[in-house]
Amino acid sequence: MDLIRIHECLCDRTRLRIIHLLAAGPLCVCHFQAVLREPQVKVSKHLSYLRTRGMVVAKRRGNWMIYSLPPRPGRELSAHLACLQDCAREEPVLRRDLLRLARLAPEVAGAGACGCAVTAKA
Amino acid sequence: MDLIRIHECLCDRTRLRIIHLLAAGPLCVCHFQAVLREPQVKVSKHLSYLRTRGMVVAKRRGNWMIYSLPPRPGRELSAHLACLQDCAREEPVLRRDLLRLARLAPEVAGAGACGCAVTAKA
DNA sequence: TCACCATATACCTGTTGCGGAATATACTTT
DNA sequence: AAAGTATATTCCGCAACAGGTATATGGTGA
Repeated sequence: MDLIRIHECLCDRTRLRIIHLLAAGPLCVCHFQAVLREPQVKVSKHLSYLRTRGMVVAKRRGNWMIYSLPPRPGRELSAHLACLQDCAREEPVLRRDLLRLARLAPEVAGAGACGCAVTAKA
Repeated sequence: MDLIRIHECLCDRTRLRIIHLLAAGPLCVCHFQAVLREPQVKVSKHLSYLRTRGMVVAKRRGNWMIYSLPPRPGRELSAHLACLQDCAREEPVLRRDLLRLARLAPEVAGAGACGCAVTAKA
């Protein structure tokens, strides 16, 4: 049952935040670090966990790895992502993450470009 | 975040099947055993797991323990239960469980009454 | 009271997962 | 080639969990 794999991916706080952020668009590891305020190892390992289970895809762009949700997620995954979006409105941590993400673009623009979507906006 | 607790409860195969069955109505442990075809310890321990996390409630009726979903589940839980219902249509294991549940009532009626909803139907 | 039934808990074992420290890899720039 | 940057992996210890065996608990009926 694929459902179990989905829930395994979402049953950790860091991974839940990662997936939620990805629903807003692709992101590179350094921006996950900045928004989540978690060390690089932790972020990278959870991304690896998600990747091996097909919950995210990654592509390299220079030094950076850009992570995204699967381009064509299956029915079950889509349903759960929608459910997450629905519930996220009332989760302070997730809302705060989105705020931090929005405030990230200007900072990053000053600091020098990494390859991902946030930088592209600036 | 309560979301995590929900996903923790759903990330195990046996627990997922239990929750799915409960969406069809209250059930006692012996019927879980019959439908899931899993040993009593296993069923009982997963029910205990779910109970301590508020995913199910239990009441005693004679020798039997009747488990149900919470009478007034929170918004997040409701959303995820609905999502599960949606996905369950395409999960053979879950569909099979429902079939077994439906076929259970007659058997049980012959075997002698336990206190739960299945028996009541017979 | 005693036997009996349904269910729960304690104990043990193997596995998985999380987090951190250190190190390795991949790519870029000089 | 060498140094630097971003990311991944390895190794470790620890806690949680899943499954099983054996036993305990709570309730019923003789």
